[in-house]
Amino acid sequence: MYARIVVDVNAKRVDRLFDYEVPEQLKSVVQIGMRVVVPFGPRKRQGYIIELMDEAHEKELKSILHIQDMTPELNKELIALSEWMQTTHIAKRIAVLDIMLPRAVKGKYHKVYRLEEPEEISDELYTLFRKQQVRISSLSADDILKLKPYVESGVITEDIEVNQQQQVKTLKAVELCDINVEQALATLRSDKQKDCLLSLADEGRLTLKELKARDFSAAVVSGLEKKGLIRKIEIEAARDPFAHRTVHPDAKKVLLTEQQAAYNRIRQSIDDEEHRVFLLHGITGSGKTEVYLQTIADVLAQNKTALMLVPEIALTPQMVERFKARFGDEVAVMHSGLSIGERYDEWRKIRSGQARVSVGARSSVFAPFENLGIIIIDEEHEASYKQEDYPRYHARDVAFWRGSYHNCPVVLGSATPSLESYARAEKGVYELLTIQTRANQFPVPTVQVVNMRDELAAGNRSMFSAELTRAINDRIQKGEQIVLFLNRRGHAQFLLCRDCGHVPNCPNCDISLTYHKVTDELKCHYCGHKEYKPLTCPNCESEHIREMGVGTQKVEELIYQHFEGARVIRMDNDTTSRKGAHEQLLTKFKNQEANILLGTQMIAKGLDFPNITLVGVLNADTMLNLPDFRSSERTFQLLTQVAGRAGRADKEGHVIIQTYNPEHYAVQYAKNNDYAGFYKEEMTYRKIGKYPPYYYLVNLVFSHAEMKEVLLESKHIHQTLLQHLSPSSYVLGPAPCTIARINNQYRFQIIIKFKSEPALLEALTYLDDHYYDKFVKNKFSLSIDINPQMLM
DNA sequence: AGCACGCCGACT
DNA sequence: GTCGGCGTGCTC
Repeated sequence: MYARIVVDVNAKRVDRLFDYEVPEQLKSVVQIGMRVVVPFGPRKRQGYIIELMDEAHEKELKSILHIQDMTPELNKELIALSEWMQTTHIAKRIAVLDIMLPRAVKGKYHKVYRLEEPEEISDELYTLFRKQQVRISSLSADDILKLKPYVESGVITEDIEVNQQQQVKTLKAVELCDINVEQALATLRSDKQKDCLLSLADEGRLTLKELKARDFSAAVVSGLEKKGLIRKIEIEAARDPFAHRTVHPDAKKVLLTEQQAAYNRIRQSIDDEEHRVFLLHGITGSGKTEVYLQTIADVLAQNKTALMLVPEIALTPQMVERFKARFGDEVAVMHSGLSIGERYDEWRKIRSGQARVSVGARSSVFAPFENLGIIIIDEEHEASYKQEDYPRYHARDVAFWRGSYHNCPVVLGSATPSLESYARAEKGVYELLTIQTRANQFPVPTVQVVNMRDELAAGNRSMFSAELTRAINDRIQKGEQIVLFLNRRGHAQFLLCRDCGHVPNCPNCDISLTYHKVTDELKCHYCGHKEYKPLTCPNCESEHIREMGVGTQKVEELIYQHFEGARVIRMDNDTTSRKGAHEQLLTKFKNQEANILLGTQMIAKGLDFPNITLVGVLNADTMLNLPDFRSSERTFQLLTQVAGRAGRADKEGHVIIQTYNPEHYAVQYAKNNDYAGFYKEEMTYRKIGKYPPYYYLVNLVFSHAEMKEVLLESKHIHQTLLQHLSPSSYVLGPAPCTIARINNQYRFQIIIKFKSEPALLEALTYLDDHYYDKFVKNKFSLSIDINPQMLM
């Protein structure tokens, strides 16, 4: 018996299967998908069992040393999926397997088995658990076989070995000693101490943080402690990120006509066990989520499982709560905020069948479900479904593959579908389901476009038009809430000399440096270069060197200057990077602790607060002017989405969009909430420009420290592509990239445009293989992006 | 990717 | 002589 194994070495040269003998004692335990340790050349390496062969191998083989898992981490489906991704994404097999699995099962983490109920097992097995837990590498195959049933029944639990100090977080708290509260109160003279004691008597124990929040200072606490009435303790922080909230069960809602029609079609596909793709086009507030929830409920009733994808930023606690409320413990949640251990917990819940629904961001498309009944991708147009670094996969493509494997429907939902998806729906490749009525019956907000050129002409040089200023003041006065949107974080974009026009650039990259006020530094976001802000222009020594382009930080200052009574919560990458910060800020806003929410992209989704009556887009042009063929589409989507934040409750919503391009079609169609109109017009431009969905794209980027070298080599590759591809495809370039140099590497790109190109994968694979050695030797790098999200 | 092997130069 | 530079080639 031998095994075919992918070895965990991230190199093109060993990106293939290696055969190893399965030693006699492991024959009964090895399974496809298990991780094993094998001798590889002069050293030992981890590997994945891809196939098991019963017959003997023609050659003498090395043997597997030991196994790493008691149950396989990968199932047959994921193995087949990784093979498909390897060929279609020009990626190494091991790199694909790596992104599919949670980090806990990679490299430096060891699995351990802990004995939970010692009385349940025999003395012989008991001796294995020296320190209550045991690493799998120290177990013989025989032991593993004997222990396995106990793992399945829960007498022994599987976990990953972690540094205890790091993993178990403790909070400092206090609790009452065993005392008679009334007697104690009588001895106290300070009212603060009495109040504090009463609070503790009510709630049992409180953390120091909570006490501080209730205005009990450390002096009060230590006073009580000295009197021996309370004592300090340490409590373990919750591992379940949602453990502290009480979830109220959520009953299913009655569907309106259009929702019902959409539901019926999807339900049919579930019942037929037929892989179909649906595009659910429903305006904001049309109740798409309720359709998802009810189809998922049906899938569960048929004893199948459901996979739900949402963009990371939409994965808010409110969203998760809604799923938990409907499906309870059957829901696994996967997002970037989880620790390695938490993520592994969720993954195992799915693998063991304990959770039959998952809600998660991009990478959760690999959730190890058996028997999938439906896959849903909400906000399917979101760019975050495409992984922007290697291996560059799109969750939508993976979802289609899995849907076809499981014979189940894939539902793409959006208020503003991507042009690619809508075009496919029009062609009949996907089935289009439309919801045009708002389920909540809220009125559609009024949208007003303000021409900032007119403002400038009228002498208003500020960030706020007269109209927006009036509206903000009005809402502040009425005690209503405002959301302001700005697509740029930080303080200022760059420095500009008013006298000579000089802009300080990064010495290593062809990009202007960004100004950070906190440190008073200029930074490069691409290579990390930092320098102090110059006092005079480095070029002409003029003192008129100014900050240009305003970020959220700066706007926050401006708001306080301009508006009396403004209380701002700022949400951007800088204020939400801490775990849980996102949620905290939203809760604060919900509790009316502020009247203005100022933020970037991330506030465009999932906010659903009744008191928001005004939404302002400070500058709609920042994304409109990006040099990318999708910039109009992005602008339209974002404006539509931002506008949807207003007017959700009984109060009328108002949206003000400030722009220097008021006549731009993306702005106009967004204003009129006219998806069909936008689609039609944008499609004509895509057709003329030979862009998706009329053509497919591949973006090849080359880089090297010498410009000559890149140019020469990329010309060579251009020739190779012309030879391999059919004459109907276009091979454009090589041309310098938008950012022509990053970290002192010159960058050139070649763009392939094609409608149908049978030789594409073959040609790209050839490039990847054939040029590989040359690239390694010459320090050349080549990146291949199939169906890129951006061409920059 | 690593790691060994091997073939040349400059040292105690 | 032999220590160590890194070009070349292999990993079941």
